Amino acid sequence: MSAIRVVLADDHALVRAGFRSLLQGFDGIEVVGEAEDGHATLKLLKEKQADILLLDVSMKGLNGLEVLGRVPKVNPRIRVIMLSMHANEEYVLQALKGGAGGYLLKDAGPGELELAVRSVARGETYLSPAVSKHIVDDYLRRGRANGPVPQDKPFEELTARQREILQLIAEGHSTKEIASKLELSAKTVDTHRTELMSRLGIHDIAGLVRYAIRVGLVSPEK
Amino acid sequence: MSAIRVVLADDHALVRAGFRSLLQGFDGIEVVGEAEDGHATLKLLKEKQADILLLDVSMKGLNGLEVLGRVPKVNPRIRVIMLSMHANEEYVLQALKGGAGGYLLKDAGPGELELAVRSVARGETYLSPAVSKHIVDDYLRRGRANGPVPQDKPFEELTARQREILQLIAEGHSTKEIASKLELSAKTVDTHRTELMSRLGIHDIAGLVRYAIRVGLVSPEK
DNA sequence: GCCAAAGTCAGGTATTCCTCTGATTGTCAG
DNA sequence: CTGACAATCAGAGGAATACCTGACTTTGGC
Repeated sequence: MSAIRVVLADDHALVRAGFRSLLQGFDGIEVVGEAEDGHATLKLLKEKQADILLLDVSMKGLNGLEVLGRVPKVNPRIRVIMLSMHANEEYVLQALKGGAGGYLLKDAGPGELELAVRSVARGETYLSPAVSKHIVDDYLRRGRANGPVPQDKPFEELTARQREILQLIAEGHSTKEIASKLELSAKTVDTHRTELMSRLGIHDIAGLVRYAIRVGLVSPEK
Repeated sequence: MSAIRVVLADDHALVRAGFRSLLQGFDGIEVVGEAEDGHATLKLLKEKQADILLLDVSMKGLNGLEVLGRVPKVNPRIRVIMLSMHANEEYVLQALKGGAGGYLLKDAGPGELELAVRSVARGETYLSPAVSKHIVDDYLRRGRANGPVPQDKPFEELTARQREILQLIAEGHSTKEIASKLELSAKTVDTHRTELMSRLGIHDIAGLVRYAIRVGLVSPEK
C-alpha cells in the first residue's frame, strides 16, 4: 500500500514544522508539501498528487473555508481535514457543508492526529471529541435518518436487459410481475436472472439488492 | 488528579480481558469491575463508584441500550461509552438519544480507546470516525432537503431477535443458515421472519434488504 | 400471582426462487 | 459465412420463501 500523501496549510511556520515532525513519525504517512496561505495551497495542490490536506481555518488572504470550497476544482480526490483552535460550532458546520472529511482541534494529541489522517484517508469522517458534541446535538435535534448513500462503482458487464431485470428484482418485483411488465414469459425472466446472477457471482436476492444499490441502479428508498 | 475509574460490560470474557489489558496500560485509568450481562452491570454500578462504563450494545438478557437507559437511575454521574461491532446508524441514534457519551467501534485501535475514555471522562463526546460519517451525512442530508421522507414504521417495533434476524436476512443468509448460526430451529427463524415482515408491512426479501439499509442495519457493501 | 410479550417449535400448503439442460431466433464482427 | 453473443422460451426438480394454525416456556411489569 502506498503512503498517504499529506499537504500542510497553516500560516505559522512553527506550527507546520511541528505537524511535519509528528507526521513523519507515522508509518505510511508522507508530507509532500507545505503552504503558508490560501493561494499557495491551491497552487501546491495542482503540483502535487496529495491524498490529504491539513488545512488551518484561519489563514490570511483566502481563509481555510474559502480554500476548502475551491479544492474540488483542483483535485476532487483530495480529502480535507480542517485544523482549528476552537470547537466553534459555526465553523464546524461550514466546514462539513463544504465537504471537509475531518475537523481537528489544534490541542489534539499526536495519536489523534494520526487517527484523523488515517480515518479520513479511508473515506471516513473524523471529528475531535469536543467537536462531536455540537454535531451530535444537532443530529438529535433533527431526528433520525435514512440509510447512508453510497457512491458509484465500476459496473460489471451486464447486458441492458439484464440490468433492467436486476433493477426490477431489486425493487421487489417477483418473476411473474417482471414478466408481465416486460411482456415476456416468466421463463425468460428466469433465465435472465440466472445469467446475471452467474455473471455477478451473486446467488441470492439480498445480494442482488445490495449490489443494485451499490451501483446506483436503485435506491434504498424505493 | 485521581484515576478515571472504568467498568467493563461485555458478554465475552476474552473481549473484557483484552480491554482490561489495554486500559491498564494507560496512566490514570483504572478498571474497577467487569460484568458479563446487563443485570450484572447495573448491580456492579451500584457497588462501585465508577466514572466511565464501557458498554457493549449487544449483550444477552438486557442489551446495551436497555442498560444505558437505566444507568442514570443507578448513578447519574457515570458517563457511558457504547461498544459496537458496526457503525449501525440506528443503534448510534438510540445510544446518543439515551445519553451515551461515546460510540466506539470494536475495531478501533488502542489509541482510540484511550482517547475515547479520556475525552468522555472530560465530558466531551467521542465517536469513532466511521460513526461520525453517518452523523455528518445525516446532518447534511437534513440540511438541504427539508421535506423529510416518508417515515418507515418505527424500528422500535421490532424485537431484538427480529432485528437480529432481519440483519442476517439482509446480509444474504438463508433461513437454514440463520438457524444454524443462532442455534435455532429453521421453523423458529421462519416464524420470526413472518412476524417481522408483518410488523414492517414488507413481504419480500428485496424490500427487507432496502429497509435494513435505510435504517443502517446493514450496508450495501456487505 | 397474573398477564402480555417475546421466544421457541411444528405441520401443512402454496408460491417463488434457483439451477440444469436443452432450444430457436436475430445481430454483429471477423 | 461463421462463430459469438444477446434474447427469447420450456421442462423438470430441489431449495427457499411466505403464510396459516396452534402450542409451550420464559420473562418482566403491574
